[in-house]
Amino acid sequence: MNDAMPIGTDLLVLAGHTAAGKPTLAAHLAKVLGGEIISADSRQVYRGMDLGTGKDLVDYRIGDFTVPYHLIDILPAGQRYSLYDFQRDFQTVYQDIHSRGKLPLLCGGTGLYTESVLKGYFLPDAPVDPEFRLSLAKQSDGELTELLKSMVPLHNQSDTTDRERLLRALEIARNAPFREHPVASVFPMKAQVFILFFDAESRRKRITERLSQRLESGMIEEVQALLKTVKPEDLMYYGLEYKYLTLYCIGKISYEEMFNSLNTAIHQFAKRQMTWFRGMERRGIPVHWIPGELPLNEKLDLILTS
RNA sequence: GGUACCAUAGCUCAGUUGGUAGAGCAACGGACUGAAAAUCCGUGAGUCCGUGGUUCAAAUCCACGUGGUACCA
Repeated sequence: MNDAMPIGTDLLVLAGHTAAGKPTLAAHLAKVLGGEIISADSRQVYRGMDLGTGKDLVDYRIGDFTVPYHLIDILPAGQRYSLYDFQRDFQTVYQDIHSRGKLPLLCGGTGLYTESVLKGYFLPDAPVDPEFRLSLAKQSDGELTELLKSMVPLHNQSDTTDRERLLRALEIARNAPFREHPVASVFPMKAQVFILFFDAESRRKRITERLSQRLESGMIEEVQALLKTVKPEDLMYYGLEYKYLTLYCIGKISYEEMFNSLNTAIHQFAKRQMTWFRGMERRGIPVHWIPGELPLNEKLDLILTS
């Protein structure tokens, strides 16, 4: 491990909004520090979802050196992946990297995933339980919501928007009290957190330009190929690019509508990411902010001397 | 050139018989523990095209001007 990082740092985190240039910076950091990248991206886990997720694997190649990366391309498109899966996979990979004497570098734009690691969220194992679900079958959504409220504090509305989520939330809630700590937890670790960002105006400009580029580079063809094996509704479930490009591919919206709506949706997403990262800092996680306009070597210096 | 219609928030438009304005979208801020690229909450903003006139009072009625749209020559 490199002496530039403070003694005891066992995880380096690089977060930031979409289109901020995380992969390039992460790759150079990993090369300099002898590190390996762990992706914190809820969509790049899927194979075949590349342009749409901004999966720029070429950025992980610097000259003839390829930075090792993890939690990318681990599932076929169409499957489900969740916070729980991520946290479990992260722990496995993290320990593996450490056992080989390398520095893990968590890099990605999914704020919830990143924070679940930094805060060491306690996520008990909660398998789907058909018997338990059957026992709730006669109760209304309203009754189930009340039941859930009596078991755990509600985080927001999202657990109660539909029955499927309600049942799942109840299943999880009833497992929570029985386990004090997750088994073989790697938390808490000593992490250094860096967030790469641009001001709102250039952020939007970069997103729009990148969208045009990706459309020209075959993003539509990527979605068409995915639609051969994945149902439209399952692909749209992934949101953003996959939602709007699917709607375009199945003829529900025009090209212009697709471009404009998607562009706006990505802008809004990037804004939400920034809200999350600011909140993360407010919630007590020390953050170093890295302005995106800086040249690469200055960004590296800034991080390596922090 | 003539006739008709239109001109209100960044955009698309509402605005009853005259009482100094409002929705949706966008923008901005926030929340967030098993879908998180999801889901949800909140906020601001307008010389109501211009100038005159009628009136206690005009986005609203009248005249003229400007710009746009459609049709007729």
